[in-house]
Amino acid sequence: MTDQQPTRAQRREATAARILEAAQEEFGTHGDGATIRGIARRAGVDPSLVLQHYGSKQALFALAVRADLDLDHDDVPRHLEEVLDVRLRELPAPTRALMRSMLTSPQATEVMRTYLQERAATLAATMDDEQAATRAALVVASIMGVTIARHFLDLPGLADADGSDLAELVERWLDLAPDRPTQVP
Amino acid sequence: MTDQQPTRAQRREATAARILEAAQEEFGTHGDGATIRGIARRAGVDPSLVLQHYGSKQALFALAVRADLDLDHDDVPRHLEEVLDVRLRELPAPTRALMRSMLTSPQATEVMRTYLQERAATLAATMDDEQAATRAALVVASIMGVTIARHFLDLPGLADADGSDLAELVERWLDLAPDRPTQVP
DNA sequence: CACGTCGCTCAACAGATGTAGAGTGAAACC
DNA sequence: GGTTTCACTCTACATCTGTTGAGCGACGTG
Repeated sequence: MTDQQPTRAQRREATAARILEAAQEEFGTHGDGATIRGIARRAGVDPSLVLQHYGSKQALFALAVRADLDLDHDDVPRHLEEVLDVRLRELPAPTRALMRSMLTSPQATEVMRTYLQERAATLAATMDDEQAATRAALVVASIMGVTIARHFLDLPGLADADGSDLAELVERWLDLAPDRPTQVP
Repeated sequence: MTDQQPTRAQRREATAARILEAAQEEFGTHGDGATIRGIARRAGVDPSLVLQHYGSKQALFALAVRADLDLDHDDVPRHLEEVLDVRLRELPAPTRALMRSMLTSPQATEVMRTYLQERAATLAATMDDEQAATRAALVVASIMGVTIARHFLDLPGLADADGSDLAELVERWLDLAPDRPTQVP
């Protein structure tokens, strides 16, 4: 409705977006082992066009992987909601791309570490424990583990669990740790 | 001392073992993207010999990845000890190979799921909760998450934490869940 | 309507990869 | 000691990869 006849630049931008989406999907499925040709095929485009738009596979990968982490969230419950994906049963493509590659691509590893680090830091700020940093890291690492088990391993008991039930359980469970008094001499 | 002069078959078996170790190391570093040539180089051997011994990359990968999971362990604390690696700072090579590849290789995914499933089942058997299955899955998934964060992401707060401190903290933390009364209407 | 711009495809290359088969030299055996 | 076995290496091949540069044809402009 804004433009009945899309201009040339608009078309170009549109295919660029289509390529990026295809890349996120492919990286989310095959990790960093995804191929330019596979991405091009999915986008319905010639492989060389992919590079004309994004320069190199590396650059495209970096873009696909950093895409949706810049949003800032502050509280754990919201993080839980996102990552445990209460309503949807599938993670957003960029997140899938990042997590799928985080063990095989140093680039993705770095992005993931930074992300978790930030999350842990904001979480630790809400604790006054001496071991706050470690405990916060424990929490975010656990959430990551549950996400992996649920969305990538299809672990029975998580994959088939109802999203809201799961979120409630996890939240209740994670809430416990901070309040528990140390029971060690 | 058993044999001062190793026989031909013994030598062959020895190089086979050396190749397998090299494979675990390579798969543990590069995931399923590791190459036959890389494995051969690490073993100090011709690439084609690798295939003469193990048939195909697939077969070798399967072997490298299944290697040390057949050991049966029964209790969570021992599992924790293993996986959080109290004394050592590095996971055993086969475990590294499995975890590194579990997000990019369907084969490794399957092995990991089965493994976690078994662990969760034996853990769930010790609970009498209605949500036992889900809670047990939650626990094993969390342990996996912590292991990944510690050994693959080098997440600060976990990677630099002392092993025994960490194990104690995790154990105490995980112990809480089962005993906690439901605080939801 | 003619022309130039440019989004896109075609064709090609150099390198790496898994894998197969021939060849080689030393160990095992008679 | 001569011959055979066999653990191992060499060479080769087909395929797939990322990446490049030339070319084409439709769109926008005069």
